[in-house]
Amino acid sequence: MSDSTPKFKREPAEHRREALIKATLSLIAEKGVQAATVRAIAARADVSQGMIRHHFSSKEDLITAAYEHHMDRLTDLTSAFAEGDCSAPVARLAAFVVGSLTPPVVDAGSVSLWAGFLTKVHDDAQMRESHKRTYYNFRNRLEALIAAVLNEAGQPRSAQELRHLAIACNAVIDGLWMEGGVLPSAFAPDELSEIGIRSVGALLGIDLTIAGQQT
Amino acid sequence: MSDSTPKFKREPAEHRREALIKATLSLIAEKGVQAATVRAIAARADVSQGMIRHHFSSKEDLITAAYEHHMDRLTDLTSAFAEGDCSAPVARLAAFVVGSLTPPVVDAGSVSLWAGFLTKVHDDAQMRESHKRTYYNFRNRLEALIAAVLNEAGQPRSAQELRHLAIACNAVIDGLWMEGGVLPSAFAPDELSEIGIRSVGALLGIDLTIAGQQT
DNA sequence: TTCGTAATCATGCAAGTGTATAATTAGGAA
DNA sequence: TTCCTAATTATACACTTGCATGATTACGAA
Repeated sequence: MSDSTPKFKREPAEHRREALIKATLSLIAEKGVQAATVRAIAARADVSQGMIRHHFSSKEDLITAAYEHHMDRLTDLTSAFAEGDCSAPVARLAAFVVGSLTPPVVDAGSVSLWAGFLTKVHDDAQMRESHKRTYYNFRNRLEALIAAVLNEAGQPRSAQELRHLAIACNAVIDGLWMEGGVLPSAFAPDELSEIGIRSVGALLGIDLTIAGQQT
Repeated sequence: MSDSTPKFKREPAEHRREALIKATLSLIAEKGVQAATVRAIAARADVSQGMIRHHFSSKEDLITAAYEHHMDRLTDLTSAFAEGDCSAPVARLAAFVVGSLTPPVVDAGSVSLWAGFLTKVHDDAQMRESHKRTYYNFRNRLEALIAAVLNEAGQPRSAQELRHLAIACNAVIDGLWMEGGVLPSAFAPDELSEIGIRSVGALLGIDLTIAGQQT
């Protein structure tokens, strides 16, 4: 009995982990968290159920890993947006805001994915830690951009004022991002990023509209 | 066999519905959405499981009703906060903002309940309609307050500008509310409402801090 | 008082859940 | 080639889930 077709293929652990995470994310984005069962994930990744427990210590562990992957991808997307632009602080901040408020960052699947994870943040300690990490990561990048803009404008602020500004700007961006993802029909195209640019500018007392429009 | 102690009491349908909704909300607030099982809800409401299917067409129906109850309560709370105060537009807007960013509106359970529902907005039409309703309800109240403040200050705006300001202010408040509920430890007491007052003021170009501090 | 009926309860069921376990098997090392 | 090991699969188990069913029982109407 010469085996013509191998019944399965051995893959590097990293490939398998990645495939399982991708399957989890697409499943949650499409049908919500409750649809991300062990069997459904395994089926979508085209492997057996056992692989989940083999590559992750539990299903919760996989979900957490998927969350981190998703959030890191979001911050990477917006950061790349800001740094690909020119080096003027104002332009970089504007690009950061616009990047956060346009597709593919603003996306129905992304938001529902994020919301699904948010429910677990409440009672899962590991998840809460992960959320805290990504939140501070995003906010700190924003705070650095804000500090650069204000310094260049000759309006340096105290550490506490910077902190407050970063929290506020982060809040506007988050709020706009969320509603844009949940109720896309409620806003005209580019309306969100326009409001975002104008709002962050108003919060800082600096006009960002010129820098924002050139994109 | 004269029955000395009745084994149960007949209640008006409205009482039972309310009790089940309250039980559902408290359960979700404490232990998250996944803990709101038929059995757990019934136990907390001190009735048998059957009551849920008897008073609601399904468990999902109960959850939806609980969501609407919760969101209506939140908007009622903030509105009452604003209207209980004096009639000066600036003070009313400030009170509205502060009310949205302090307990009991800012609350871990509130946010996780809201997030749990957000996931359903994606594919459930009835839920999307419900979300749209509460979102516009809140934003329109905010827009009316903003218009009053700007008119009084002698700075009336166009309808589109008012719309944009309302969207932006709503976004800051939402963003702050959300993070305050999810990561309470990340903010000092009253820090959120302070940032909120200052931010909304900056967005409108009007100082609200005096009106906000008197509360 | 009697009685009907709708509210309430106790129990059971089928489907689905995450996890544990042992049998397979691919693929490199000897 | 042969063999060992770890990746992979297949299967089963204990438990939970929402829902259905039929038996009770409170309580107003007659």
